[in-house]
Amino acid sequence: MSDKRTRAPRNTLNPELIVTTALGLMKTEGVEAFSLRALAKELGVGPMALYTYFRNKDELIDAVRDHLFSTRKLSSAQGPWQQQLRSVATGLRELLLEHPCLLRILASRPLKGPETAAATETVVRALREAGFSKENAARAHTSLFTFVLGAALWESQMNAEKQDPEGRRRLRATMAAVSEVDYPTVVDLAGELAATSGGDAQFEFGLTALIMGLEPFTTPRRSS
Amino acid sequence: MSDKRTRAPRNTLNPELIVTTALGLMKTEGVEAFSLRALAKELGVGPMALYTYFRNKDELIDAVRDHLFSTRKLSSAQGPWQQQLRSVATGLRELLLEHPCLLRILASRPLKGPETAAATETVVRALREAGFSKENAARAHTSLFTFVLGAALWESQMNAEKQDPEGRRRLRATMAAVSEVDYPTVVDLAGELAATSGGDAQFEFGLTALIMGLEPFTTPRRSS
DNA sequence: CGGCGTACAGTACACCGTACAGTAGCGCCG
DNA sequence: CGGCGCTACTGTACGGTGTACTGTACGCCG
Repeated sequence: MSDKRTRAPRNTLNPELIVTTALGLMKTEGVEAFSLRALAKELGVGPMALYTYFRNKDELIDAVRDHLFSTRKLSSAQGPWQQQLRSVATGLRELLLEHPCLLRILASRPLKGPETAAATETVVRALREAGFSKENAARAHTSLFTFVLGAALWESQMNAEKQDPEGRRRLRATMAAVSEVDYPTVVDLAGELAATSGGDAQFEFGLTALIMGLEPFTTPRRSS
Repeated sequence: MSDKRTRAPRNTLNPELIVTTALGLMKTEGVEAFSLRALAKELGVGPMALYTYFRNKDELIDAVRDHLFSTRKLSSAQGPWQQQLRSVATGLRELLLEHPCLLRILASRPLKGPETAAATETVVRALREAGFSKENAARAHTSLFTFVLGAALWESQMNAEKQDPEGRRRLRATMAAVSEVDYPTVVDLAGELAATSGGDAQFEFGLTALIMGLEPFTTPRRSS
């Protein structure tokens, strides 16, 4: 990294190395601070060298996204359909929280790509076997996915905010700015609202509610 | 917008004008393309003039967010608690879909600020009156909010993708890349999954499920 | 009418993504 | 084994960004 005077050897780079290094950089510096130039420097290479493997920055970021999804198997669920949905949902949430950059990538990009097909298959098959119609199965799947996305996004942001003192100060200031006479219930629940802005219990609560709300769509053909 | 050769008169600028012009620019050019320089040009002013009213770009964007939340009243709900939650949730979704830039702002920023306190008050009070404990009310509120956030985010992205032909091509390519032998159910439901990636019906489905799943918490004393 | 505070302008810097052109090392063929 | 071509890398450059610092002239108040 230090010696930039010598030309880098012929095959120092490959897509996988670039992607993993990019991921490391995103984790340490943050997604928004990530730049091709910083990545190139980290690899001991000129910025333009990256364009041998990726047409542009967006394509590289897509590759990072695909790489992250490929690292974790989200589809090894079994048992009753509720449990399968829970398993996929919690797995996805864990992945998203473990890699906040992935969350930012998904939030600024329209597609999640085919690498999540396995997870979708698990969810949708469980629903179909439980008696959901095609349409309801698709709808339930999308509802579940968007719920996990929103919950993880919010939780991740709150975690990030709580990490530095400046953020905590802002949080407190925001809460203090809420008028007690106009919004007495909010003030009364201030502690609970702050406490439930993240965490496993909060996620479990919403996930359980959502899945329970899906139960009426099963066909009562089960004889138990 | 007009002649840039003459110095702009003394009080051409004010925070409100800046914010609304910025909002217009975001709507026409997109949030990520929005820049202080473009905004200044639109206002017929040098880029640095904006710094008289906002310390930096982030602060301006926060002001845009607050402005958008202030334009719509999300809290005029009445009736049973389920209906009140629906009302607030659909109102929030409409606001987010109407202003995709707001979605992008929320997705890249940790706080939603005190301007949503009215909506929170409505939701939380309805839940409390329905018999939710403090903790469960807070959790239900956060679940509802994150669900709406995720659903609107995903829907907005899908809408954007479906607008240009290039995006539609990518969507089709993604679907075609799913292996039929590995993921038969996904392929079988391809049409439904594509159809339910947005729209009022999809949102209503998930919202209804979530709210139904909250009903067991209404009685203050319930045995787990 | 004169001075002053401040709302604007101008210049400059560091950084970004990336287009385009050049160069040097590796692998292959003679 | 020698030379050559392909291509992985380098260098330079352009137009863009946010914003720090400095200058300037306008409108208000004494």
